[in-house]
Amino acid sequence: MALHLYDTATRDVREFRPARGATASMYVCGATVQGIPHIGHVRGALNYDVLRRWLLHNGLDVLMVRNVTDIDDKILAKAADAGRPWWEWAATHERAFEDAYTALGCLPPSIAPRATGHVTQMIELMQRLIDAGHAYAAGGDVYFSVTSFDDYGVLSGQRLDEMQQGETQAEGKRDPRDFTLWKSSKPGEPSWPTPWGEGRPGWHLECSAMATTYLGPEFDIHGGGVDLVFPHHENERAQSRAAGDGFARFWLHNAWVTLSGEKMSKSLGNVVAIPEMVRRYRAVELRYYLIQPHYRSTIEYSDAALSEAAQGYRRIEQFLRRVSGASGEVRAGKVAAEFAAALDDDLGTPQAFAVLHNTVRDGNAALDGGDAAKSVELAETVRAMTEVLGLDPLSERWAERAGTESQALADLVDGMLAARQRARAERDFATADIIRDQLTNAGIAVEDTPNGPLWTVRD
RNA sequence: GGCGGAGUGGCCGAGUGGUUCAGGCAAGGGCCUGCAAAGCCCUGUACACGGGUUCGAUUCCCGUCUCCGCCUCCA
Repeated sequence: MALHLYDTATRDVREFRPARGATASMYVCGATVQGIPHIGHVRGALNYDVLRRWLLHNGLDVLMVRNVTDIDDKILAKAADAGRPWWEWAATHERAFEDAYTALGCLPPSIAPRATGHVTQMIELMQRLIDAGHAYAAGGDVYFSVTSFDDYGVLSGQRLDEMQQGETQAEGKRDPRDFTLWKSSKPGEPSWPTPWGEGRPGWHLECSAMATTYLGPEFDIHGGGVDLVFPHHENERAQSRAAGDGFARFWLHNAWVTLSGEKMSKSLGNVVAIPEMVRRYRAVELRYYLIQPHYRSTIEYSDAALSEAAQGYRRIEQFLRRVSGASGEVRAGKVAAEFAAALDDDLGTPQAFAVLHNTVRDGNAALDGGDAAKSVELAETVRAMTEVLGLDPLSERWAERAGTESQALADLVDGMLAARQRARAERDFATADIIRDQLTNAGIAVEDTPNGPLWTVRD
């Protein structure tokens, strides 16, 4: 089965075929860099990272654009409150997002364009829309005329006549539901020159301009959080298609991370910030937790659920360690067919994880049964699958080989374990247990295996 | 008011018109172990509520209740 994806615009699951042969193009709505990233922000990025890895795994070249909205009302307001330049405020938080994505193992995008760097392209797009009669300038602002575009509302399933009041009323608007492409600047605000006056970008315009700049007038996938369906994506789609571009062929939307049943947002104060999470948990375990549920299902965040997920991850990690401890290096093999089928079915990560765990169980059983060859084969499959999910415990990214970081620690522990083995051989279990307790107290877990003791650093 | 999502076993979280089960975590029993740990095996008999369709529904239809999101900035 080939990859099938759910498209918000058509509300069905369709086969995905890249428009341009072996290259898939993705545009993902990144952050408005006004604050510190929380796990909700990162969840979406992780979902699209898994999709990207799956496309790569299937031999496609993937062009991925993840934008940075570095100018908007909130950035200006917050920077002003903090008494800092708006551009510094934006740059600071852009780095915080970048760090969060990296910490959780997201592959870097092909490019992360900033809105402020693409004003030229925005002006061009506005001009095309005005020329085509879909937009108009009024008092330095530029608006998109929603009634001029028949398809308006198709993406979000809204009917124009049922829509409640649109953006804030402005005098120049011909219809209250028209949305702003460009807003004139007030004195003291940052601004850029345009044929219609000094001003700054409206929110929606940048994505259309940047997506088509880098990916062309038509591209494969446009992703973002469900809250962006309306108005953001509806408006993007309207302005681009009205301008004559094909724009996104598939619209993907990831669900929320909620806390106590509510959407996570700064105004509610129920935010779980990434920098703190990464201090408290292993990033790979947080990643595991966030990508296991289906991307269109809401995750109700809880510490308990995260801890459970961490246990699940450690089971996989442990298996790979057991096999490499017994048989040496484990390479990445081929993913299981059922795993591929699961991901091909609209990125069915829950089923994919089930396959992963079943493979781990079989591999453990093979190991227990003395079938080393089979255990290695299954471990190689496990590695391949975890690699697609960005969770490979043996990858350079996530491997926690204390020995490579500290030869001194490794020598010390190995020495103690050798002493313990001698004590055990002499059936001096009291001494053996004292040594093990010492290690345990130092945060080092010891496991005896037929091939000798294995140790790992906990926490 | 309009549009959309969700209610599954102790917990997380999939899925399907029908005897065989998602998967994980936790629990109990067993095997293994000097003891542990890890691992393996076994156990739990779930699908919000009320109707209907059906030989048979958790899965389809209708209704009810509850929760959540979007319609204003938002991942």
